[in-house]
Amino acid sequence: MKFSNTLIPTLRDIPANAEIASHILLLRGGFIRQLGSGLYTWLPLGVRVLQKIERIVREEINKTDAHEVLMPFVQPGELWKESDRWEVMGPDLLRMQDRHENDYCLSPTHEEVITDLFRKNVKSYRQLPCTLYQIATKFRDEIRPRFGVLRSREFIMKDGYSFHIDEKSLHATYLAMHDAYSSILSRLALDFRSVEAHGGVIGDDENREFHVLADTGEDAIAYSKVSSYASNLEKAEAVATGDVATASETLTKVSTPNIRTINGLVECLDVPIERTVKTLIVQGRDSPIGLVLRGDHELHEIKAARLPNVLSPLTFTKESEVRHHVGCNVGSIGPVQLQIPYYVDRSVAVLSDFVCGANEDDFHLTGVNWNRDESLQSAAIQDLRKVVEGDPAPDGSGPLSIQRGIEVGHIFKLGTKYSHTMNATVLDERGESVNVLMGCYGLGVTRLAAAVIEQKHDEIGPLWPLEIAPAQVHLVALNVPRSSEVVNAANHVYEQLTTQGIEVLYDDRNERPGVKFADADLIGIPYRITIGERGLKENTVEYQHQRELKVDVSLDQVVPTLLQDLG
RNA sequence: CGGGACGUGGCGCAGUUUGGUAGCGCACAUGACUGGGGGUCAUGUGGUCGCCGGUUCAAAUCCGGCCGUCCCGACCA
Repeated sequence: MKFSNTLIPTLRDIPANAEIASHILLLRGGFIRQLGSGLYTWLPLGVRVLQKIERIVREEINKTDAHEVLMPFVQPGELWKESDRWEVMGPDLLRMQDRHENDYCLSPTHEEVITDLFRKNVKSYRQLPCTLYQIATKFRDEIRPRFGVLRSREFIMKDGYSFHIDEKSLHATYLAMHDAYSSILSRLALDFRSVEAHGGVIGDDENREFHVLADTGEDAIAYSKVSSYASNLEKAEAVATGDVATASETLTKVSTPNIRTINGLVECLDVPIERTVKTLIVQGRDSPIGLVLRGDHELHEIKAARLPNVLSPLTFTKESEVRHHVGCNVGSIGPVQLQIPYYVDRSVAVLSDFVCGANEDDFHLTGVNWNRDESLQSAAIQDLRKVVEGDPAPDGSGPLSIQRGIEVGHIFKLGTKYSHTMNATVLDERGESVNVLMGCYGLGVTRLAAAVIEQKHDEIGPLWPLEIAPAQVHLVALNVPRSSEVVNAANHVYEQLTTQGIEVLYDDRNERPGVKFADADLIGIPYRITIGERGLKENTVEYQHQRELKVDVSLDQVVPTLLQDLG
């Protein structure tokens, strides 16, 4: 590929609309251009990166005996009504009508179409298991597209779907996909974690998200450094370790005038925040419900909203109503003799000699102990809080670390969710009609391209891993066309490389060296060969690998050297 | 959708407060010089200032409406 006849519109300035590394560098390096909100054109270099990611995806997915199909992007609304998702999906689903005023939508995912394909064409358990996938364009009318191609509305995704006669078979494919995804992300040289997560609108059975660790990720991931435990923070279980210490203090009611916050309480009574307890009041089905947490912990609203009798979505009770039910202001509530039902976080349940509100304005209790001062039912002990850095991992492997991650993949066991609503059945070995079990497996291709840059870049440009770089080597000819020696040498190297099947971007433009170097940095191809008059006097060229290697190599040795390094 | 910001040649921006005939840098074209990290000089091309309406002798600037884009939140590959 010659630079002079392709389109690589690099940018000197940082585009005004771009904030994060991947967005800035994809724009500046001439990989993408924005068309509209959440809509991007992939330019020649960008397409090469995508194609290479797709090639890796195909290789690894094909190994699982999955087979590639290609389904329509525009889909009949009828199918979506059948699965009930015409309503459930909400405005994310871009709907439209054709000239006959029939409903259609742009596909955000393909469960309906694949299930329809399956039910019309597969009738016997003997044809199972069966896994089909595609690499195709999706459209989700995101509430807020952002970060360039990391959260765009139109994007390319690998989506796979498997069909099974029993759970054992489904589980085998689910594990195979887990392995395949791990292989793909490893080949992309990414630091990633497979994490526990919520299923969202697709299905809430067993599922696993794949996250590329990066500070710009939209999710927080809690993981163990020594085991494979990892969980999306929105799901991560908070556990409490240790037994309850024996009570050593006596229950005392102390005056705490005007103290309404935990920080104020800590200061006023000079107690460690870990020994303080706060009580939040939320709306319940029959009456308000108290949620008792340690002072330094944060309520996990999703967990709380799922508790029996708690209203979802979680709603805090108004202060005036709190006084009506509890008899004091929100800064003095505590579990001891609380007049409404309450739940206690696991970390609070193991506390002894703690401090909490006295359910009376301007008073708190110190030296509080469960069962001596207030009975604690085991059913009331629940996981209510967000995990924090250093919490014990639920698998007992040690402290948790928390990092942000970019969700690039998600695998689910769907069970019969779609086969039931859409009546996808096969005959089993007894001749009875049964709903098939399904799994689905998504992997964001365009998002991966951005995620790679988020993890692999420095101040001056992307550092593409060799397997997905837009080319393997960037050949820079300096001072063309003035120096015929340089032109001849560069042309010769270009031909040699091309003959060897090496992918090369050949900068044959009549540009100043500085321009060529700057562009090469912005493009980020891992190997670079620079040919200039200065080196040619000694019959050498410059050979470079990313930022860590830069040596002079003799002209006739440079191609063999590169071939050797490429393996 | 709630909160915030922005919209002026291809890109990045100034000008808007205080209305008066649209400017800078880069890019682009031509020429000269230069030639290993976005070089210099000269000449030149390119904008109905997001759109519609209003106020005014006069609107990029003031007023109203609309559209678009970005950032923070709820949602997701």
